[in-house]
Amino acid sequence: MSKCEQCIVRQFSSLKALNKDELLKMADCKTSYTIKKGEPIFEEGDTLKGVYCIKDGICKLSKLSSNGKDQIVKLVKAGELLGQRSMISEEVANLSAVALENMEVCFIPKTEILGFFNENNAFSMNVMKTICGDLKEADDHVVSMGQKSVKERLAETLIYMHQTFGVNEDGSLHVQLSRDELAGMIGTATESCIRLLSEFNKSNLIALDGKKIVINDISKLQRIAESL
Amino acid sequence: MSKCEQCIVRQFSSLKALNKDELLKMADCKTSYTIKKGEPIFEEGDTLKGVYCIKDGICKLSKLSSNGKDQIVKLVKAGELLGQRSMISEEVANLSAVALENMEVCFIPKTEILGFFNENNAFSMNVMKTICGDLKEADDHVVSMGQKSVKERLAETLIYMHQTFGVNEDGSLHVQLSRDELAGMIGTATESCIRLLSEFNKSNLIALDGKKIVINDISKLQRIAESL
DNA sequence: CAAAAAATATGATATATATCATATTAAATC
DNA sequence: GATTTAATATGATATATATCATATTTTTTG
Repeated sequence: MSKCEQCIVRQFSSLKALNKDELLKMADCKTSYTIKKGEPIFEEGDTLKGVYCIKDGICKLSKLSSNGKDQIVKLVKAGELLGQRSMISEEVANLSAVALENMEVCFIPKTEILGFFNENNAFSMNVMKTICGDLKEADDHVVSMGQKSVKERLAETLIYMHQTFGVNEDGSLHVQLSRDELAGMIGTATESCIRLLSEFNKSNLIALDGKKIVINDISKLQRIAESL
Repeated sequence: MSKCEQCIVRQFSSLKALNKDELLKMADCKTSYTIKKGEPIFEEGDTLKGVYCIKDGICKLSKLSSNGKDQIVKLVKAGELLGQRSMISEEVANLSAVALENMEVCFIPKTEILGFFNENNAFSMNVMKTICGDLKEADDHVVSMGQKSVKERLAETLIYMHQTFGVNEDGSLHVQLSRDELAGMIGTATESCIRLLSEFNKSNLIALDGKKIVINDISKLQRIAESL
C-alpha cells in the first residue's frame, strides 16, 4: 500500500497541508480502487461516508433535471477531491460523479477527514478556499447560462476544456465527451450541439475527427464566447 | 450603539455561534449605516475589507456579463451576511450587491471576523456550512438555467421569491423587482419576461397590479416550473 | 402641475433553438 | 466478420425567444 506522500492528490489538493503523521494515518485507512469509464463514483442522493481522491482520470459531475436530461455542472481531474461539500453540509450528494475515462481513486472515511479538519487549521482553510473557488465558478457559470447564446456557450466550453485539461500529442482536446455529453454541458439539444460543431468546423475554428476535437483558432473562439 | 446581542443577523447567520464577549468586541468595531434603494453596498471587483451584516432590507447580487447585461445571481435578505466568500478566498468581490429597498447594514472589519474564525470553531463551521449551502444552490441554479425554458424559469423564480421572501398583507410578493430585474434573474429579454407575466396573468396563475405580483395558483406554477 | 424621462406593454418580425425524421457512420455484440 | 445497436450527422419544420417598433402608463424632474 502506498503512503500517500508522493500522491498527485496530495500535491494539488487541500491535502498538501497534511504532515507526515497525518499522511501515514490516512494511508492506513484509505481504500484504493479503479473505476471504469462510464461507471459512477457516487450518485446524487447517495449518502457519502467520506471523500474521494482522484489519483487518475477525469469525471463529470452532473444532475438530473426534471425534464429528464442530465446537466453536467463541472468536470474534475486527477489531483482533486470529491464529496467535500456533502461532508461539511452533512447532506446527501447533490451531484452524480461518473467516470469519463478509467479512473484510480482512493476513498478516505469521513471521520478521518473531519479529524484533520479539527486539528489542522491549514487543511481546513484549504478545504474552505477550494469550496469558495467552486462557488465563484458556479456563480460565473450561472451568468454564462443566463446571458450567453448556445453558440457562445459552446465556444466557452471548448476553451474551458482546452485550458483546464489540455491536449493530446496530436493536439486534440484531452477530455473526450460524446456529443450528447457536450450538449449536456452547454445546456442544449444534442442536434444543436452537433450542428454548431459542424459550423465551427466549416469555418476552421476547430477540426473534427470522430470524437476528437482540435482547436485551431482559440482567439476567435474567445471572441465568439465573449459576444464580440 | 447597540450590542449586536439582539440583532436579527445574530439570530439567523453564522454569528449565532459567537459568545457574549465576542459580541461585545464586535459591537465595538462595527460601523452601521443605511443604504438607499438602488445604491450599491459593494461592486464586483471591489476589495472588501470585511463583511456586511444585513439588519434590514433586501439586496440583489449580480454580475455584468460580456453582453453588457446584468445577471442577478441571488437575492439576500435581512439576517444574512455578505462578503464571506471574498474574505476567505482573499479575492475581490465577484458579484455586486445593490439594495432593492432601503437597507440597514453593519460593516465588520475582516480582522475581527478572521479572529473569531480562528478561535471559535462553531463559528467557522457555520460560515463553512453557509458557503456549502450557497454552492449547492448555485449548482442547482446552473441546472435550471441549462435545462429549463424561460417560462419554466419564470415560474420557478416567482415561487422562489414567494417562498423565500414571503408576501405583504395584500398577498403580493414582498420583493418587488422591475420587469428588467426580473428578466435579469431568469436570464431573458425584458420584453419576453413581460409577455410571459401577461400570459400567466391571463391564465389566472398570477395577478398583476403595477409592480405588485400576487401568486394565485402556486401548485400550477410549480407544475410549469417542473416541466410537467 | 407640466414636461420629460423611464418603465411597462403589445404587435410585427427575425432569429435561434428544439424537435422530428432519416441517413450515415462507428461501436458493440453475437 | 456479420448483425445489431448506438452515435453522429444533416435536412425539414415547429416553436421559443430576441429584436425592433411603437403605444401607453408610470415615475421623475423642473
